[in-house]
Amino acid sequence: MNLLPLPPAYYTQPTLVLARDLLGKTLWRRTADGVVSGIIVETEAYISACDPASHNYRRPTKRSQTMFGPPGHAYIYLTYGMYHCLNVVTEPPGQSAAVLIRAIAPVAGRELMAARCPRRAPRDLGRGPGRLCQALALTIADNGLDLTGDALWLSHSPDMEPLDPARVATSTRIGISQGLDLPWRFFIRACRAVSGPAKLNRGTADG
DNA sequence: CTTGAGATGTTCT
DNA sequence: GAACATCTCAAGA
Repeated sequence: MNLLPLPPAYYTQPTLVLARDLLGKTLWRRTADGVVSGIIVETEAYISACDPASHNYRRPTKRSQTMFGPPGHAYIYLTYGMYHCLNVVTEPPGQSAAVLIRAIAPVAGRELMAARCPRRAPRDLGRGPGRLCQALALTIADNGLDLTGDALWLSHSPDMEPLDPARVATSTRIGISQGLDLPWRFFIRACRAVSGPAKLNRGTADG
């Protein structure tokens, strides 16, 4: 099995290319409690230079400095005062862009994830950016983690059949009030682990 | 399946 | 003060 972290060069791909390519990859998380993993089924791209919904669009903020850093690191922030969101930083240092990981289909360590989310249905453990971070025990304390390290990393998914490009769909993004026209959400069609309203999840068939 | 209200703390106007 | 890359719960179709 090839469970080693994807190399730094992987994260130098353009943000929109990476947002799509991350679908079907496996996300791993190691803490003192053990290792958990899941297959990425839903992402969103945020590119500050041209995207009014992106952090750092108006001006750089302290919260989102990590987005200016090197690609292949985690940008994690607190949202709505209660939940966390995990992003993969993209683009060369000095540029601000990232891919929000919105949902995973849990694979390894499902018991540990369930223990972290007491009243949650097993089906919903990785469904949504806030729930995903809770299942993976990610907080702002983990902001900036190197995704080629051994606490949080990505790998190929050798036990999964190659993702059929026809199963990749796009839509507008969720939970924003600006940049509503940009089709920068990517997800796997007909996947129960994908978040968002069913209506949006029909998506656009563009491979 | 859907809708709507409330929780909660940092960032922005 | 208002907005915010969210979620839970309750109630209705």
